Amino acid sequence: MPKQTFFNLSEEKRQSLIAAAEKEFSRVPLVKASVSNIIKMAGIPRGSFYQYFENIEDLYHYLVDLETQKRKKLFINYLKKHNGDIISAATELYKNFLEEMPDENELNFFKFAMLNVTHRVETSLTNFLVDQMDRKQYDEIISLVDKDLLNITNDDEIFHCINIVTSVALRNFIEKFTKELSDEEAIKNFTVDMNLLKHGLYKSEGEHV
Amino acid sequence: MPKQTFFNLSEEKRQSLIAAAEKEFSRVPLVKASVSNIIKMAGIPRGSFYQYFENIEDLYHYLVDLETQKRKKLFINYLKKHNGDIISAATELYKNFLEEMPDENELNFFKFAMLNVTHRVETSLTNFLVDQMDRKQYDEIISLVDKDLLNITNDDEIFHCINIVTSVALRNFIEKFTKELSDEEAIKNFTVDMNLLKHGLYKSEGEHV
DNA sequence: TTGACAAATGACACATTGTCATCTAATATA
DNA sequence: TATATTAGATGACAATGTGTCATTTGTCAA
Repeated sequence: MPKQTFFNLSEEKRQSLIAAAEKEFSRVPLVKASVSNIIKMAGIPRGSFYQYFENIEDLYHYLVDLETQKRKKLFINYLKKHNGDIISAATELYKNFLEEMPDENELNFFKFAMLNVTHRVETSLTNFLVDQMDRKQYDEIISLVDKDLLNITNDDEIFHCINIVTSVALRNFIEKFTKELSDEEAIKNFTVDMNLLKHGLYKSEGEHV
Repeated sequence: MPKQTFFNLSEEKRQSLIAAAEKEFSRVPLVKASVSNIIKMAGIPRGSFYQYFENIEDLYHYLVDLETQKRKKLFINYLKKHNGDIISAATELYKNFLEEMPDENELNFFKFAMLNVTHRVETSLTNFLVDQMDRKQYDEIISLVDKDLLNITNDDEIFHCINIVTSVALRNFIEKFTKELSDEEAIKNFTVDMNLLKHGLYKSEGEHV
């Protein structure tokens, strides 16, 4: 997390720093991003940067978290809309993710986050729902999920389901970027995966040949 | 890939370089690893390093690939042993992975690979089966998989199944390290996930309440 | 013996990071 | 008003690292 001094900054200065950082992280993946570039763009002295953040990763993860928050809210909305059907909600979120990307910069930001998934980003993205910090939202989701739909024997397995869906979704998303799939292809692949998850990779006893 | 010069080296020199590199990559994650340390340990001049490798990532991915090859062979063996049952094979591989780690160094090497999954490592690990480069093994796997077991409508979906299993497996593995789970807990979680994948996250029509 | 070429070598230019001593400004206190 | 206190701003700097390149070394064929 950024230090308090960052939040004490004027809205204007803070936004200009964020803008500079987003630009840098859209230019290159985190590993190649440099503090020097960001402060040059933002026009602040080097010392100040370290007054606000531990280091460049601190800033990066702050930005990723901001984005993650947005998606989390969206997902909760979709879960309501689809009456607790997590796969329907995940599918709509995925489509929204793909279609709602107008800004070249923002796209690159996500692209690099995907291509260079460090652990903290990864958990932030795949655990974006199962996050102990946030008990309220956690409980909200539990209450929203339609358990009758799921093939589970206890509440604990709800989280297994959510984790499976999110890790497969993340994988699809990464693949879209690395294989440069069109949105149509990406959604087609995603749908196949989701159906396999829904009905099982294995035939049930009855239909077994 | 390392340059030809690396492969022209004497077995002894090559092994000492690999040993030094493994030590460095077990000490810290790739981002923090330094060429300077490796050459100091291996006792080779700086210029030589760049004679052998493009850069430090080149070396790192070479080592990861070496490890991946080992697992790929193991998986194929397990697939045979379990008569084409991919989930049984994946489960045994996972257990083997967890149990067969005697060396502290090797463990850390994997740990960092997991915690700091850059795209190339990630695809190398999750796509370790579906890898266009290697048509022979690719075909071998197709012929090994018991399609009657799977809930698929065409051959293409075999790869969807494999990808789903591997990405959920990878996720489990990462979680074991980040949450410092015991092997028992890890395997328990893994088994729950695999059962959900097998029989489906959703109840089938028949059993729906 | 010599020429040619692959490989080895390490000094070097350049870039980047995080720190720290010092300065500035704003606010509290007497 | 004068002074003290404290948060924050600043940029020079030491430390470290990277990749390159001109030069040297070694090997092998003619």
